[in-house]
Amino acid sequence: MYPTKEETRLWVALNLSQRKIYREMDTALKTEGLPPLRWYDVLWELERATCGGLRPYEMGQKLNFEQSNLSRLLQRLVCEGLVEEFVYPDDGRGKVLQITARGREVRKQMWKIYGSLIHKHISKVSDQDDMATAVSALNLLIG
Amino acid sequence: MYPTKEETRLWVALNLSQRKIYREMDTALKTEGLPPLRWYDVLWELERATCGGLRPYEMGQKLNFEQSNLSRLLQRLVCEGLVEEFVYPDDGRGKVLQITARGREVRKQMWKIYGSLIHKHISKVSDQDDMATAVSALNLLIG
DNA sequence: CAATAATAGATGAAAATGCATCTATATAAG
DNA sequence: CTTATATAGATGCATTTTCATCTATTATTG
Repeated sequence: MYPTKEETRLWVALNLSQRKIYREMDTALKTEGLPPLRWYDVLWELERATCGGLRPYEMGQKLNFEQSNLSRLLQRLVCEGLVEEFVYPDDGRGKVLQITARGREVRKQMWKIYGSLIHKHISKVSDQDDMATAVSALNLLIG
Repeated sequence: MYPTKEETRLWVALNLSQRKIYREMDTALKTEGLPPLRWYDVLWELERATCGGLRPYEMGQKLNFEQSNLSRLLQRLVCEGLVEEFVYPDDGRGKVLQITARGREVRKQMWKIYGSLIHKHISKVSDQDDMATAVSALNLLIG
């Protein structure tokens, strides 16, 4: 029923480290006049998506987005010309998203900051075995 | 400059796992008519704090809170009678926070849900050595 | 086929968050 | 001592997030 001390320690560390790093990243992006970090995930998913693009609900599942939140975020992305929406012929309720050339460009700009901050923080875990262990431990939690 | 693949994998897993679990916890608390998870951290810090209580800015540092955000969160906690504010004699700018009896009670209620969800998720990392490794890896990131 | 339930997505209203700025007190420097 | 600077905390305003609900379409079931 209740967690062990060590389980709690892992959760607390997970929570604090994520929040701390995320906040710093988000602030850095804003300082550089770039969009918030949340946008990156969307752009990156779309850039990776195979030809056909992605449906909003798929994106939501992948990224753990609140539906209404994602809906409005997409409006902003479309508004900025970073993403385009297309009708999805096979399902009249839905639509398909694709990243634009400008979207790719912005994502690349963001990566300069984002990527370097990932390295700055995560490289503190210098032992490669520990890194691999941590990765697989955390991946168990996502499942 | 840029992160290695493995560094990126760790950050992505950290991010996704935290978000997913946190959201589920927060939703569960609301469903039970309890306050949001963010309140828990504040109450717990105050409950652990030695006799004198805690200053808001100390809390902010510990929990990585935006100052204005914490300020308003404290207003809500005081308003609900979970936290009390006292003048801090040694510094006319500041104040000291203390948890109330009701605050302790609410924290305990929240722990029933929160604790069981920590266990539910984190126990997926069943290997104790991996757990310990993950904890110390993540703690490197907080420092 | 008709009726019911489920799903994709949008939206109004309320709450939370972040940013910039403001006040008041404390500390440092001339 | 006086002025400049830093810190604790509050607050107005804009943006973001959530919650509940709504519409439209698809899937299911009798």
